[in-house]
Amino acid sequence: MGTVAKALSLLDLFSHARTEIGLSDMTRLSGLNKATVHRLLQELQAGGLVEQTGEGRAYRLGPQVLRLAALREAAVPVLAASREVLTQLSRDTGETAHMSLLRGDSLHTLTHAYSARHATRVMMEDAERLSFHGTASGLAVLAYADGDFVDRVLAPPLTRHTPHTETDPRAIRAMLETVRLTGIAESVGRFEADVHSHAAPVFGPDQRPMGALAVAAPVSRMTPAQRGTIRAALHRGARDMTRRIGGFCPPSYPADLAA
Amino acid sequence: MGTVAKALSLLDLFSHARTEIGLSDMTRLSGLNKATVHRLLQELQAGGLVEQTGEGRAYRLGPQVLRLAALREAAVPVLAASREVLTQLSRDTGETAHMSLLRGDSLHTLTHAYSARHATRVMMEDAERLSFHGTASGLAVLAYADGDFVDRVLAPPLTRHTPHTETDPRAIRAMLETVRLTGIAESVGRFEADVHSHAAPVFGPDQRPMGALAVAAPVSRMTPAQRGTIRAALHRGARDMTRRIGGFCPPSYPADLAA
DNA sequence: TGTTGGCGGTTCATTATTTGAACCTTTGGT
DNA sequence: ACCAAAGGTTCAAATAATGAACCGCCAACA
Repeated sequence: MGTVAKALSLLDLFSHARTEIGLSDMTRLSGLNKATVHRLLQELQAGGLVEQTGEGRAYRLGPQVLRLAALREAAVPVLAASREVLTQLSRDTGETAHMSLLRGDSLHTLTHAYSARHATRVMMEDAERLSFHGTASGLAVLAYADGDFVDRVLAPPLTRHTPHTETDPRAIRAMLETVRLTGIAESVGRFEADVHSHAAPVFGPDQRPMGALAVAAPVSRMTPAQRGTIRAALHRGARDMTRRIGGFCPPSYPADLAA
Repeated sequence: MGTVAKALSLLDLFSHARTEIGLSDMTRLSGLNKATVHRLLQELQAGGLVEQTGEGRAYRLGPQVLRLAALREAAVPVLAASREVLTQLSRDTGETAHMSLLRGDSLHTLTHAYSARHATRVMMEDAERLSFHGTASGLAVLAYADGDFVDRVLAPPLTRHTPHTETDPRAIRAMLETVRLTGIAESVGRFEADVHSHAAPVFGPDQRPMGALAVAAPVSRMTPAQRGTIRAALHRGARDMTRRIGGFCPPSYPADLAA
């Protein structure tokens, strides 16, 4: 592992649960030497990627990441496009809609939109990591990913998020076949109990999946009619999203929604 | 310069004017060896901070920066706070409002809001670098920064952005005195011709300036009444912003607007 | 109040990684 | 068919990263 990779791996230790990390904690979490971690943090701090909090001396992500994000957005306006598509999608379905993005071998939520129609709704956080085998978004991506990739992420052991999580790779591969028939993946309570999710893949310029658009509803609200509404809106939304970011659906992706 | 610093310096080569950079260009721009640049880019790519475009093989900022930005926002919600304050500010003044953030020794725009009141307005880009001596935002920050910092950024030669740009450090220091009297900095056509800007500093938890809130209007629309409106709204907005991010104004900062 | 343990941070000889001139291959223009 | 410049690779030489031990500080605790 190169020095830069080590430094970047420190950034991955931050999460919603841990927005600030002290030197010793970071040493433990990273498995690196304390002196090394300290030097890396100094360099990251000089680059503005992390900063130290005023009171304690803990480290957190720095202002430079906002600048970089704005520039990324100028190069590839995924976030702006997502926001518009999601707003429409949540309005059309009356449920929470979210967009997730593939980065290397993991899938993370990018942004989300709530609908005001119901008092109860599925709540979301941005930048949350999603499991491939447990979420509709994950399955939607896997269904159109290369074999190598699927092999890697379906390598046991697979986490059992809820009692309904399927963890047998063979059973999951079978689901992917079903997903490919309609272009939409479905998951009922396999990641979070009481959540019924639908997801459709979004493709990049290389015709490979780069993320997924999804709608998450409480299981109690899912009726056949609502299911139809969601699937239709999702299919439209995903194609729109793919188009907006300059991507192309692969030939194998269903052109229209055959229920 | 450490390896990590070199890698991060590559990220700084991206801008709105250059959202994608090829290997050779990056080698030239960075002054590093081509093999070095290539290896650093590979490591940055593995970390998701950059990615290669599908068609050409040029590099651009990667999806990971969006994830990091979301986490930074979870730790310190400056962006969300800015958006709200800016919306209010642009509404109150009928002009373009923007927020800029200090990062190391440079000041960059973070985000902005337009007003719908007038057909003509000052246009903005996010993540743009601002000059300290030429912009109202820069002066607002300098007026409350430490002496060392001021010495560093006012070291000649200072760029002359327009024919009206003041480039004499002594004259600029005199302006800072004036800024400290009211807490608001003003710049007429010193960075962009025909733009009349006002700015007020925003302070962090350590009572030191961490950025500035500003209003930019076409010079043609600036009347004494409008100037009063802007200064009052700006003063309110900046204090609000400081409060929202958990910061504190230093004792020397004027408590109310004494025109 | 003396002791202990954890914290952030530093040192410096050892070691492993980075570096860069030269090279190869591909691409696009003429 | 040729050339120039692009992206990428190689490997001995040079340099930077590493980590065990260390420091001073603070809070908890006996």
